[in-house]
Amino acid sequence: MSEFDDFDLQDFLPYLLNQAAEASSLSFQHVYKSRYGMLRTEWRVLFHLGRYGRMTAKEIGQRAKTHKTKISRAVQRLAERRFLVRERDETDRRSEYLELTTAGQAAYRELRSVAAEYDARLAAQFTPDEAAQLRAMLHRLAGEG
Amino acid sequence: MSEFDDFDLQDFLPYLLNQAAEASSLSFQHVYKSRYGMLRTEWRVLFHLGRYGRMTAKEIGQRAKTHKTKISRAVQRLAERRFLVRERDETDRRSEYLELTTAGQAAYRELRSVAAEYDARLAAQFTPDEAAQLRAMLHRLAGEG
DNA sequence: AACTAATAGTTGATTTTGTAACTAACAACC
DNA sequence: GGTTGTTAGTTACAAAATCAACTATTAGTT
Repeated sequence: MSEFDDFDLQDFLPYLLNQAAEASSLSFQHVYKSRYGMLRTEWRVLFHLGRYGRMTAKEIGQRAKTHKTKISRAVQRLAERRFLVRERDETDRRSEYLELTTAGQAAYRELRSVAAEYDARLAAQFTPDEAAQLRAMLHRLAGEG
Repeated sequence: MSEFDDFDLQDFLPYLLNQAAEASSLSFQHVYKSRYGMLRTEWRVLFHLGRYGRMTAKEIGQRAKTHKTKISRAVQRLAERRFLVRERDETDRRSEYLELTTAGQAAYRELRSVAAEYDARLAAQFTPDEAAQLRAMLHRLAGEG
C-alpha cells in the first residue's frame, strides 16, 4: 500500500487532457474530413496559411509544433488539390513560400466559421470567466507564455 | 471580413486541448516507453488492471473509451511479455478475464508512482483550487458526469 | 576555392492505427 | 432444434504516423 494507492487514471492530467481533446475534436474532425477529405495536419496547415498568411513549411511546423515530415506530406496533398501554391524563395532556394489559392481561402473561411461556432458551443458549457481561465490554463500546460 | 475574423487557432479548444495533451504526456510517455517498451494503450490496460483488478477486455475498452482492436493488440503484447495472464470465462466462453502477473503488478506500481509524481508536478503550476477546477472542466469536456 | 557543418524539405522503411470482415460462442424466437 | 441476431475478441488490409536517411542548398572555415 503506497501513498499513491488512491491515484486514479481518470484524474491523471495527461490522460484527462487526452480524453477531453479526443472527445472535443471528434465532430469537428468529421467536418473537414467529410467535406474536404482533409486530415488533421492538412486542416492545420490550411488554417495557419489562411489566418497568418504566406509562410514556409518550417514556420508552420514551428507554430504548430508539428514534425516536418508531417507538414511536408500535408502540403503535398493540399497542393495536389489546388488549395495552395508553392513558390521558391529565391533568396534561399532551399525553402519555399506557401500560399492559399482562392479555393484554399474559401475552404479556410468555411472551416474557420464552423470551428468558431463549434468552439462557442464547447465554451458555452462554462461561464465566460471559466472558459477564459480554462484556455489560460491549457496554454500554460501547452508550454508557452 | 466575417464576424470570425479574429478567431485564432491558438485558442480553438480542440486544438488547444490537443497541444496541452501532447505537451503534458511527452515526458511520461518516455518513461513507459523506454523503461518497459510499452505503447500508450498498453500502459492504459496495465493501469486499469492494476488499479481496478481483474476484468475483461471489453470492460477496459468501455472504461478507457478505446476501440476493441486496440485493446486486443495491447493485451496480446502485454501477455507476450508476461505482464498479464488470460483466463477464459467458463460461464461465457467468448470472453476472458485478464489479470496482472507479479511482474505486471510491479510495473504498474512503478508507473503509477511516476504518474502520480508527474501529475503533481503538472498541477503545481496552479493553485489547488484551479487544478481541481481544471480537472472538473476537462471531465465535462471529456463527456461524462 | 575546397571542406565541413547546418538547414529546408523529401523520400523510404517500419510501426502503429483504423476499418471491415471474420470466428466462436451465446441468446432469442419460432 | 434450427434460424436469425448479438456479442467478445481476432485478423487482414489499408491508411497514417514515426524515424532515419537522403537531396539540395546555404553558411562558415581554413
